[in-house]
Amino acid sequence: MAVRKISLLDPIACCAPVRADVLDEEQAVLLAGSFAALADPIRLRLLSFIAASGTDEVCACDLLEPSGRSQPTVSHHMKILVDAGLIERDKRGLWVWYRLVPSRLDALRSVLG
Amino acid sequence: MAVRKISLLDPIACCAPVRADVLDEEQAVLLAGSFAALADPIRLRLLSFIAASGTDEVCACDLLEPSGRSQPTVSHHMKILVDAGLIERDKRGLWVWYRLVPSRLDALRSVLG
DNA sequence: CGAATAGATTGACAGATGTCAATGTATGTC
DNA sequence: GACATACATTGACATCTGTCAATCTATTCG
Repeated sequence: MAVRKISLLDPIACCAPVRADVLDEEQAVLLAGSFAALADPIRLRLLSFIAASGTDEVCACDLLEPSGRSQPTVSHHMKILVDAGLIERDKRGLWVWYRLVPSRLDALRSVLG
Repeated sequence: MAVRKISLLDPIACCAPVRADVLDEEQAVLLAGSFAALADPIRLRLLSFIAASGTDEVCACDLLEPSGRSQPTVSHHMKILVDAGLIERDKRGLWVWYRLVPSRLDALRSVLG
């Protein structure tokens, strides 16, 4: 019997809806990590800023002012969102561009179903 | 223009989907609080244990063993879930019974849409 | 090359969080 | 009333998290 491969890059695809089955310890840890990425007001606002921008990508340089935090702090939060798989990072030249990963939000959403 | 009333007892109903509009600070704080309740493996497992129990209510006394934590720790986590509105608490006699609040999970889910 | 710029990393610190032993409180039983 | 039981609260502790100033790294442009 093949052991289900669970990648840190794919933390959500592992889990059936929370309401259907009792989560095992490993699933719970992965899911909790994903929700933790959403458990900060700054990160939620960064996320929704990108989502609502109307453009596919947003430059890191445009995230400082609306977030009201220092450059290192924003960088820190963006890293957490990227590590959680909710956002993709693309460096081109001096600039860094961020893009939503809609499938991840969908996946998390379905876990809540 | 009427100011939108946002109750701490109703932390989720406030917010349009994260992807549609930029969250304002207050909405972001409320939402982050709700996700924080889900950002712990023990709490996720407690939640899914109740959801998957097949019964409407689960006695607090039945949560100790599957969670593997001490009684005060479980009590602490359940309080966080209740405060977040995800679970309802009902004390009858010596026992405490917990019930899911499905509409809350649905609401959080829709915020992710 | 050297200077300038965008962003990441480091280090330090305060405050939040998870944990349990000990204790408190409410309810039921004798 | 005295005792037992189920759960909550308190206090203490270690760990995690958000924050920023200072610094580092990578890239571009003269």
